[in-house]
Amino acid sequence: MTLSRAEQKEKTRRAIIDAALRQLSAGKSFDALSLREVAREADIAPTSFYRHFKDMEELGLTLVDECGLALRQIMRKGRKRIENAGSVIGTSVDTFMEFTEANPNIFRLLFHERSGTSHGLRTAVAREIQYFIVELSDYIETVGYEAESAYAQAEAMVAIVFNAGAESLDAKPAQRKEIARRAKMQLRFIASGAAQQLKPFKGKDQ
Amino acid sequence: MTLSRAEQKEKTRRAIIDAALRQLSAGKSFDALSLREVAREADIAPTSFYRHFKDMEELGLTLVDECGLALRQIMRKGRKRIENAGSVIGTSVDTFMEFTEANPNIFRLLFHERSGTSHGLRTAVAREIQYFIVELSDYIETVGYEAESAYAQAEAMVAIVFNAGAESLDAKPAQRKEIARRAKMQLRFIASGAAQQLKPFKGKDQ
DNA sequence: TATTTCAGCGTACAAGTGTACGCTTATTTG
DNA sequence: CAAATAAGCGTACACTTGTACGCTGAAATA
Repeated sequence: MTLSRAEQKEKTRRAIIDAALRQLSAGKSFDALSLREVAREADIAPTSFYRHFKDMEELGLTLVDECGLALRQIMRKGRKRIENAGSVIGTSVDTFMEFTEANPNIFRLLFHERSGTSHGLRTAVAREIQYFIVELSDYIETVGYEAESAYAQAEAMVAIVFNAGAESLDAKPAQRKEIARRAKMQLRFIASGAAQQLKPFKGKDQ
Repeated sequence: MTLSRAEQKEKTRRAIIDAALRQLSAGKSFDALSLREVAREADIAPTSFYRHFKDMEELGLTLVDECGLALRQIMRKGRKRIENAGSVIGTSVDTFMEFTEANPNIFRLLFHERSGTSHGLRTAVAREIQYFIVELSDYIETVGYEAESAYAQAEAMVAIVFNAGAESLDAKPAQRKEIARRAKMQLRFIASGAAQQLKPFKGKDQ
C-alpha cells in the first residue's frame, strides 16, 4: 500500500501535531516546546517542520483549534445525556470535568495560553471560549431572558466551570468530586439569582 | 554613605526582583525569562544570581509572594472605600480592575502561573488566591450564611473577578468598563441566588 | 517517457542557555 | 591589625536553539 504524496504529507502533519500534544501531556507548557524537540518527537528533521508550519505559533494555533473543537464535541455529546436524563447544570459540569480529567493537557493548553505571551494564541483561545458562551447564552435567551442578562449569566457560568477545571488539575479524585459539587452549587446560585432579577419585584441590591 | 554588606546584598536582591518584574512587564511570561537575561537587566554577572536565589523557580516564588501581597494590600485599601461610600460589590470590582489595569504584569503573572509548568509556582499562586477566598468567605459567614455556602459564594466571586481581569488584559478602555459592569452584574447574581437559597420561605408564591 | 514538483534530509552557523570553578576585593570578625 | 567571610566577576564548557541553503529521490504531470 503506497501513499499518495498528499496523504503522506498529511500523515507527517499529524505526526507533528501528535508529537506536540504528547509533549504537552508530558507536563510542558506550549511555549516551552521547541521546534527541534517537536521535530525530534515526530521523527522528522528539524527543517522539515517548515514544510508544514511557518512557525511554532502556527502550530499552536492549529492545536488550539483542534483542542477547542474536541472540547465542543464532547460538550455536545453531553447535551444528549441531558435530554435523556438529568439536569442541565449537573450534566454539563460532569461532562466538562470528565473531559478535563481525561485530557488534562488539552484543557491546560487552552487555559494557559489564554494568558500567554502570543497575541495570536490568546485571541484563538478567547474565540474558543466565546463559542461556549454564545452557545450557552443563546440557550438561556430561549428560556426567556433578555440578551444582556443571558450573556452575563453564560459568561459567569463558563468562568466558573473553567475555574473548576483549573482547580481540579492538581486535585486528587476525592477533591475533584468536591470541586464539581461546588461548581454545580455556584451555577445554581447564578441561575436562581438571575431568575430573581428577572422578576424585579423580588430583586434587591445588597 | 557606605552600605553595610547586608544592605548591599539586599539592594542587589531587589535589583534582581525588579529586573524580573520589568521583563514581565515587557510582555514576557515568567518561564520565558532566562537567568542570564534577568542578570543582565539587573546589571550583575550571571553567576552572581546564585548568591541570591538557588533557581529561577525560587525567584518565581518570591515574585508570586510579593505580587500576591501587593494585590491583597490594594484590596484592603479598597475595603476602606466601602466603609465610606458605596456597595461592597461595586467597589471591590472597581478596585480590582484598577489594579489589573495599573499592574497588568503582576496580575498576569498570578493568572498565568496558576496553570503553569512549575508545581511550586502553581501551589504558591493557589495559596494567594485562597487568601482572597477565605477572607471573603469569612465576611460572608458573618452576614449569616453557613460555611459551605459562604465558601462556594466566595470562590465563585473570586473566579468571576479574576476572569474579568483576564478578559480586560487585551481590552480597550471602553470594553474594560463594560467588563467591569458585567462582572458586577454577575456577582449580584451570585449574591442574590445564594440569598434565595438561604431563605427558602420567600420563594413561596412561585 | 521526459520534466517538473516538492517533502524530507544533512550540514552549518550564529546566538543563546545554565552553571562549575576560582579569583578579587571590601567588609566583618576576632 | 590579621584572618575570615562572602558578594560579585570572568572564563570556560557543553548544550540547545532557530533557520538558511542546497541536495535527493520519488511522486505528479505533461
